[in-house]
Amino acid sequence: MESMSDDRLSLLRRGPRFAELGDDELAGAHELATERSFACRETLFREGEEAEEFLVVLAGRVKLTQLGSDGQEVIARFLGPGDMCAAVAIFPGGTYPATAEAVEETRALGWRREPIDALLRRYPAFAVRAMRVLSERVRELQDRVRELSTERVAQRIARALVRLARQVGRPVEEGVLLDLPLTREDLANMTGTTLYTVSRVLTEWETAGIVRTRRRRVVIRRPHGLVSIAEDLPDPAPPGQREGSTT
Amino acid sequence: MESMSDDRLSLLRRGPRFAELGDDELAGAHELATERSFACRETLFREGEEAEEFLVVLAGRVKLTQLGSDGQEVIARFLGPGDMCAAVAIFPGGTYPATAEAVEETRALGWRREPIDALLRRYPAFAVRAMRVLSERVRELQDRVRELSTERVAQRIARALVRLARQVGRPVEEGVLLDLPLTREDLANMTGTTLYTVSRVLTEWETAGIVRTRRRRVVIRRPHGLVSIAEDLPDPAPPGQREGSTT
DNA sequence: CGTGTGTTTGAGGCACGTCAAGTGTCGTGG
DNA sequence: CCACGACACTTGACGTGCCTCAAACACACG
Repeated sequence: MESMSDDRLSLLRRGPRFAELGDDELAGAHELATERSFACRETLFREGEEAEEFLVVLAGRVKLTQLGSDGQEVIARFLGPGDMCAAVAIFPGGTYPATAEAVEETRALGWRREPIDALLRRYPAFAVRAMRVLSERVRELQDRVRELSTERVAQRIARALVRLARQVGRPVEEGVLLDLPLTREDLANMTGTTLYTVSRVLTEWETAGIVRTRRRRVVIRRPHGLVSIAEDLPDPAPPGQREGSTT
Repeated sequence: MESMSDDRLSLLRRGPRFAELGDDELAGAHELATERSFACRETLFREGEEAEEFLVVLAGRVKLTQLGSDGQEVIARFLGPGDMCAAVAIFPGGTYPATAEAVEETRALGWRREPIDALLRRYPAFAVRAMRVLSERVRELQDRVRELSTERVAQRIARALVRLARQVGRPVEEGVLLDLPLTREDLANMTGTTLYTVSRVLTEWETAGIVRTRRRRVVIRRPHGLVSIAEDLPDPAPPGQREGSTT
């Protein structure tokens, strides 16, 4: 019991989200939570259901999706250890705005409405921290809206990859591995395009040496190349490649 | 001085944002604020500047915009009385995520970081209320992302109009007037398209009797028609129109 | 009464979606 | 351990929704 507590506490602390909370806040918080486990492909909750629990991921990865009017799925974002979701559960009558599905074996901490409400009112720092996280999310979403409104598909895919690299990138010798199972369709659903277009763009980048892909895996070999595409800059000469056909 | 206080207090209370706060919270809050006035077309703050004040609009309308990479503007949303913005000002080092420009004569209340921080920690209800507003904004933005990802231009324009009707719609005899100056370009910047396409769509709807437009003004004559387009439903027969060519 | 800002309309092109086939790869059960 | 089936991915051909550019019009304001 004790060791499990410590385990969860340190996991919570390791995540970026709760680093600023004091020990007592954290202990108070985690005491009121219940831990849940989910198998790969299991859904944590569904869009539209009444929101019961506010969740913080301890381990694993979760895909948050919404359903488009004609049935296609739109990926809101991926969650990893330390990420929170379902903030609406704090308010009575709220419904989950998205569906959450584990894409790996996943563990999470859940708080029901009353405890989390008590927590927020008892530890203002907790609420302020949550506000900060929400503000960041608002900013991210506004960025995404801007991108979808003004940028071409290739730029958006590049941005999605860069974002994923920051979030779940793991350095490997070849470059940066995106450490989650990621299909072309996932990428399409993140950027508002189709899996066909994503496929074409990725093979193009593959021949340019920018990425290396295998089934459900992406390795970014030249991050800067992606950034250039995202920012619509002239292509920086990749190391060891000959150029000379611009005219 | 007293009457001015009362004036602002009641204005604050009238807005949907602060209705849940108690009297002392509200009084405490408004005491720490400073009032500002802005002429039409004056900018309250610019994207990227260091965020100095958290703002609540008392009267008038404000356009929140972001700049796309190649200079075109994307409209995040419009603010009316009771709406808040620049929540980032609460956190040290934050920068405004958008540019705010008054599109009418506007008055607003502003709080600097220290007072608002004190307020949040002193009145947890204030923070919880702010969280709720932020959660709603997150939901709205996710909806917009979904729309931009999956829907055609006409649907998105219809949705934008429906949304505006809810927010700033004023019943007039002809239908519902959108009570703010709104150009085709504004609508384009709200929906990720061009003013040309918006113009074409609107003239089509005008001949169908769904809207009536004048320069910078839009009146929605058949709200249900717009909703049908937004939801991609079969066109409901408008009152007094003949049909019979479906096969 | 002009000048600017908002708006309409047309012609043309392209980026991307759509549909159709096909290849490779993983996991599973015999 | 192999064979099958499902899933992930590729590639081509084709269509089209919307952007782009150019021109002219109309209303509002000084």
